[in-house]
Amino acid sequence: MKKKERILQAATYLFARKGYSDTPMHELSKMTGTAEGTIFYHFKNKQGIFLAILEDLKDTILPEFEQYRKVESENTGLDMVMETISFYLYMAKSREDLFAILHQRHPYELAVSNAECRDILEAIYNCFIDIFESAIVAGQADGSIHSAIVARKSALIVFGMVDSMVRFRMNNLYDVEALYSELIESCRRMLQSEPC
Amino acid sequence: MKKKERILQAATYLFARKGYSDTPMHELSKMTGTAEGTIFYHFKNKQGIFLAILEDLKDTILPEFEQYRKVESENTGLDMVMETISFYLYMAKSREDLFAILHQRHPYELAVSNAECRDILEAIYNCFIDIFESAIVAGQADGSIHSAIVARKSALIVFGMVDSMVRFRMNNLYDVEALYSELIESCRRMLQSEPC
DNA sequence: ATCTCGACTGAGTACTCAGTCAGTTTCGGG
DNA sequence: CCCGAAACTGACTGAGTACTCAGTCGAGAT
Repeated sequence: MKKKERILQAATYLFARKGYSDTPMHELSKMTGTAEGTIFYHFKNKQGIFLAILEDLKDTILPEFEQYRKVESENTGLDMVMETISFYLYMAKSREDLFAILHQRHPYELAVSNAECRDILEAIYNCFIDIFESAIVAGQADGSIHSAIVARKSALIVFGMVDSMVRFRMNNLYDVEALYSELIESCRRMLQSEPC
Repeated sequence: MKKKERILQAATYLFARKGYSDTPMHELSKMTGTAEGTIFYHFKNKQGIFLAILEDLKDTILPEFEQYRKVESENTGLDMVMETISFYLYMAKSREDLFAILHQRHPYELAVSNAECRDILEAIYNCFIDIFESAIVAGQADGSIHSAIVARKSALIVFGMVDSMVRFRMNNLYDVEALYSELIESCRRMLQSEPC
């Protein structure tokens, strides 16, 4: 089962950098040192490789997020949101390829016709949003976060805010590191309960 | 000059929906009712069409944003930011195809090697960010926006926040309309000056 | 020693693609 | 009406594409 893993790893690398359609199979075989036939011995077709990557993505990233979630923080809900932002940005950097794939059109297009793909994407996004949401709910309970906001919706907005930083970095648009502290402070002002 | 325009329009439609690599020329010719040769009579190659779309995008969207900017608002800077968010979301909806192209990997990849592409993207993003920035600066001057924030950085964050809503809609992830009022309020809390 | 079987190979297949080109049509000015 | 140029055509090319398949290989079971 060595070559199968190598193929999956190389495919993740290439799909992330060049996109699905712009990655020919022969490049995949060249990179892994396997014959093209071997790839089709392990996977039904090119799309099968992509689905395997998504499954792998779900099976490696989600447990890490769940693990993170279990580490009970003694901080306020507000601070938990900030920590989650840091953790998300950290993960997006260390698992660069996987997040790059999530920022391409291909998975979402595939999701329209492929239920498995749709389910995986849903699981991934739910995991992301749920963590932010539960931190916000905790914050509303402990008084650190404004009570008037709708937790789920604000979770989506915070997630979008952070994820757009990932997009900025991916497309070489802006220096995200330089924005980090402003991002954290913006988010804090956005969520914190009225100071008066 | 009728067919050239038709080709450009169809290419914008197809590139936005299927992506650059997944749009074959014969589909472009079928859609416009022109021979494939005609396309290459008007454009040097496929990439030439893409660059023409980007130029067109710059020449149609930026003037609309500049026009919007000139309409002097009598509101506070903070309200101007909110209006700009609405305007951006409105534009992203009415010019769906053009914004879809900006949310694909292709232009950014091309920008690495093609200076013209790089310049166009820079002009577009600068325009977006500048509008937010000047509204924030105005808000800091009139006291409606917190004085401690860095206008440019916050402009980037607000832009990222709004643009991520566009991404949500494009990828069928979440219902952006339902998030609108929460987005506006979040942004207001994020920017407004201390109530005390 | 022989058989079995899963992993692997790479030349081959049928097809698609961007781009070309020799030729035809359209059109405006003389 | 004619002429030249511009616009347009679609059959064609050759490079590439995903995928196939007949067959090799080596390790373990009989």
